[in-house]
Amino acid sequence: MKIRKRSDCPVSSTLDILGDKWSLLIIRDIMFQGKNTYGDFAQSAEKIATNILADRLMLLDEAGIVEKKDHPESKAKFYYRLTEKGIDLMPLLMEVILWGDKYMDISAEARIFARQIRKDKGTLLKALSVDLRKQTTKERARTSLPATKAPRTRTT
Amino acid sequence: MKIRKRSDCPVSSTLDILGDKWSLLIIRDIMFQGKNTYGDFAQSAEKIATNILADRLMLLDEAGIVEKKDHPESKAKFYYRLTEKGIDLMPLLMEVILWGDKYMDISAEARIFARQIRKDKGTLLKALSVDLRKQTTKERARTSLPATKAPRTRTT
DNA sequence: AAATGTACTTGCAAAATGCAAGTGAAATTT
DNA sequence: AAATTTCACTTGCATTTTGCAAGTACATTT
Repeated sequence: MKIRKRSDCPVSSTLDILGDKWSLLIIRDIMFQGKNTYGDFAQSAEKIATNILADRLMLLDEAGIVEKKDHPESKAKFYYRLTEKGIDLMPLLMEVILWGDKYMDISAEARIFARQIRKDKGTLLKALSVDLRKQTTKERARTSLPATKAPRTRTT
Repeated sequence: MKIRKRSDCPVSSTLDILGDKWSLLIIRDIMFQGKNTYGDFAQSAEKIATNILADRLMLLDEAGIVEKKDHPESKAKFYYRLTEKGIDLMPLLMEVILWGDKYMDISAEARIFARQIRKDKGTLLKALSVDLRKQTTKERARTSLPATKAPRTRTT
């Protein structure tokens, strides 16, 4: 599985990696949905085929956008997280959400999240970025957001 | 050629239309390169296959992102331009360029353009948008930009 | 120890992409 | 005005990617 670079244009080069229907959805899941495992991604509404999911996770890992770690709570799972390179895709994803909010038929939840982005993109960006950089699951009691599912935090 | 909506998520819905390796390159060509015809697009560095080009132009037209008009100077050509919906993709494209600039190996020209975006995104956005809204070729003596090729303007 | 959960892998059909050549109308050259 | 070239596609076919269903292997739960 090799990626060929079509030109030295930044748009083209970025699309060489992210220009498909699935990669950005995995990134969205980690970035905004608090998802971190293969099973989490497989369960998303878009129903990605498992072979494609495995392939994209490998490609995103190779591209240095996600990294695969041992799961902190179970040896049966792996824990996928965004690298700094991955976290840096947040402004791009936010613009995708804003455009989608303006022109596509989307859920009420998503509209609320889009409104938050529109209201104060910088603050939201910073808050979410900080959160994504936290290493452990326990730490990640994340910023409360309408469209974001917080991973359950053990209070016991 | 039908597009199926995978979910009511704005990221997913946007990718249903733009999630491939070519669509955003056509938009880039119109938006930043002053290109407007099938022949222009076919000549870009990435060398899109002509059947894919025809297909994508059709899809982008159907999606209301580009519109196909008679060429103002030749009956042999058609003139493709961005609609407001297409022009609204500029912030997204700019973020793609910024991320590509940070992480990909790109041309010096492109780096200069990225620096302009980083320096004053809002102003650049406004200037380019105004320019893209101009109807005729003659009007479009566009804002001088390093990474942008201005269409030749008849001074005769 | 058997059943279930988790992360994949495999095989194959269907769809998308890529390449080369062809078509027809308009513009240009001779 | 006939021939050539330009332009915007279209067509046929090989290759690649995607999508679906089933299977595998290891870990955890019962």
